[in-house]
Amino acid sequence: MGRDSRGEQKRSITLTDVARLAGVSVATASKALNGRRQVRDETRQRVLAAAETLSFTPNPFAQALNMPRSGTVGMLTSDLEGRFALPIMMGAEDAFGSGATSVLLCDARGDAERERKHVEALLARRVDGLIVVGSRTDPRPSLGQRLPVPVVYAYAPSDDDADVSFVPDNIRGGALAVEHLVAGGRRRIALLAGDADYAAARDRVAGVTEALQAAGLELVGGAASFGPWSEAWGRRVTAELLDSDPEVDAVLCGNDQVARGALETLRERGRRVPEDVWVAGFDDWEVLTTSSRPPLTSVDMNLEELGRTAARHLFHAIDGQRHGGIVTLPVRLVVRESTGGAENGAD
Amino acid sequence: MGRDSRGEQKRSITLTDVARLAGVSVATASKALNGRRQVRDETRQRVLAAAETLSFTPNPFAQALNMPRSGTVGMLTSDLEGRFALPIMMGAEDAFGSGATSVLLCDARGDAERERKHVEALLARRVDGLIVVGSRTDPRPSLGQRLPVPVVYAYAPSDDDADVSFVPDNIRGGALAVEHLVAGGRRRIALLAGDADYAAARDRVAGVTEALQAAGLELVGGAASFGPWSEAWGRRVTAELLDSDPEVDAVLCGNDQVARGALETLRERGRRVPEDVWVAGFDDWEVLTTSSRPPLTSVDMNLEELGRTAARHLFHAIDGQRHGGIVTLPVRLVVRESTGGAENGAD
DNA sequence: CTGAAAGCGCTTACAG
DNA sequence: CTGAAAGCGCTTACAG
Repeated sequence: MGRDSRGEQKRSITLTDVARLAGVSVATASKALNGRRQVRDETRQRVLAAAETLSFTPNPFAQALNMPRSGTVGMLTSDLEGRFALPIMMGAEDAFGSGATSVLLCDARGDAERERKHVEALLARRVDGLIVVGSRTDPRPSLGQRLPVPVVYAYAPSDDDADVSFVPDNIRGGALAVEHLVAGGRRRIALLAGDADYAAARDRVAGVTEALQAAGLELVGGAASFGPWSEAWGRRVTAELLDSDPEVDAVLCGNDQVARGALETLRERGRRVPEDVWVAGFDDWEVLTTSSRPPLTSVDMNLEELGRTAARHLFHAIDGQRHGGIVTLPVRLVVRESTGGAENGAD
Repeated sequence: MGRDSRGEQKRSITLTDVARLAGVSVATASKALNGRRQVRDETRQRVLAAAETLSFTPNPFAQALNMPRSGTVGMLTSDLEGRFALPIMMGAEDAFGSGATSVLLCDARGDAERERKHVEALLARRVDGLIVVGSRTDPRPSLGQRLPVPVVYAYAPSDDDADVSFVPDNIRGGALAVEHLVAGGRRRIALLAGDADYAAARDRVAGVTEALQAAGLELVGGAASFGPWSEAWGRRVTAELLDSDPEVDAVLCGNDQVARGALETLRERGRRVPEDVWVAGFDDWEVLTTSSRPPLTSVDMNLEELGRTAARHLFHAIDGQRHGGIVTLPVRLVVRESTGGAENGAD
């Protein structure tokens, strides 16, 4: 009964074993185990007991051969390195993880050809759906509408309206930050927006602008500054800002790295944060926000929840409901000392 | 844009379809496709062509039902948040990814019970092997020897010698750093080791101590300092160090966050880096090392390669070879300006 | 309620 | 070299 003796594989327990022990046919055993109602209760108990004592685990391949679902979804990421993909993956994994669905992980390394291959491989494995996780909020090429399974896009939206995408609400994030600054009495607000090539940067600027107008204010210098997402740029542009607009009383930065740079320069120039100037960033990257002097207020993108939402949507799409479009998900402001501290309660 | 109405494929292409088109039996088709040698070459070509035109993809479940391998491995991580797990996963995914093996991802969130459940679920899915990725180099509980598939541990080693574990060589890392400092003429070296509760911290101290002895030197202050892995601690303990040992000419830090703190305090105290004092860290976390003033020399743990190695080992273990023990993998020093810059060529 | 039988799509001895 | 047949482990009409 054994296989090749090299592997010394113990034959695993099959439904036949369970049926034999319970004294029923495999058909009945199957029904009992799957909760079909055409089984006498006493019989079902007997089968369940038998399965229990034998530690029976149904062979998923045999099951899949008879059922429409494989119980796996593919997660396609373009950059595992990127820190944005991670929390999203956590959320998605979390939403599936505990259930009967498993996540097949693929990293395309930002290479389109590699991505194509991975999609093919995932489909060959008969995944029930695909979740595509990107590293920036700019639209990415759609996988197309001809795939045999539903697809959702997380963080990086598809460029095709027919697809469903989930992205953080960067516009609202910009507005949230401004409202907080204004509520704290700030009137001369500068915006160090980051890299204009990123939709995230532009969206945040849009939200900031809106909220400022609503408050009857204008940006210091008349417009946002754009530059690399780095501490170095944050330091440099903040120095320029202090020269050109020494009266500035708040510096809002496009991400936490820029904000770290701003904090450093302000400190070196003798400006006290938050007494003289308030500073805030975006992304709420803890390693940066909690250790700065002072700790940094930041807009958190709620990425884990975004991943969870995307996964849940995929679930429903698998069950037949589909609709397209980009869904923006709420973000939240995390207030720390750089804008007066948590007791200053915003939002 | 004409719509192709033939795309209504309910039933997917099976081997039977291929066989029919090629005018052979499914048995022959199977052999041809699988490279069995008992097939006439002309026949094989015909089958391959048929498969090609039909875009045939073998059903993996049917295949798995007949073969000893499922073609999937489980990756069990205790914390997707942790930045160490990520590059390791990338490496592992990379080693498998392109091949016929897929990675099933599970995150146990550091919860033992959850981990147990995930292992069970992965085994139920008939994974061919398990790769357990931890977030610190301290030993973790073994999954035990009773699992039906091979297991390898990455970063966090198993506490059971019978298991195979891959960890970065922190001892050698400590030595590497010291050798570099000494080669640069440093004689009064301080060690801000980080959290003594971590094996990584203690191992690095051990390597540092060894290398110092070899050079006939001693640590400034006679011993390493221990504290939290934070910039704040790095700042504080560096201030103390400058008070107690103003002659210090190198500060080696247990990780990059501590090193960032050290750099800041040195700068504020008017010490020039690297002219007066050299500074180096561990982990080579780019967001921290490349944007500091000056950019920070750091020992890189080569985590992606570690993940790749672990995955490859699992491959071989699946093929039957097994042996236990903890394997330490090489790390490397990345020299930046904080120790004189790359041209100062160390290692 | 229960079970014999067909079948999911593929592979592999085993005869031709 | 090729194919008929058995079988992998399970599910589901379909008869009892």
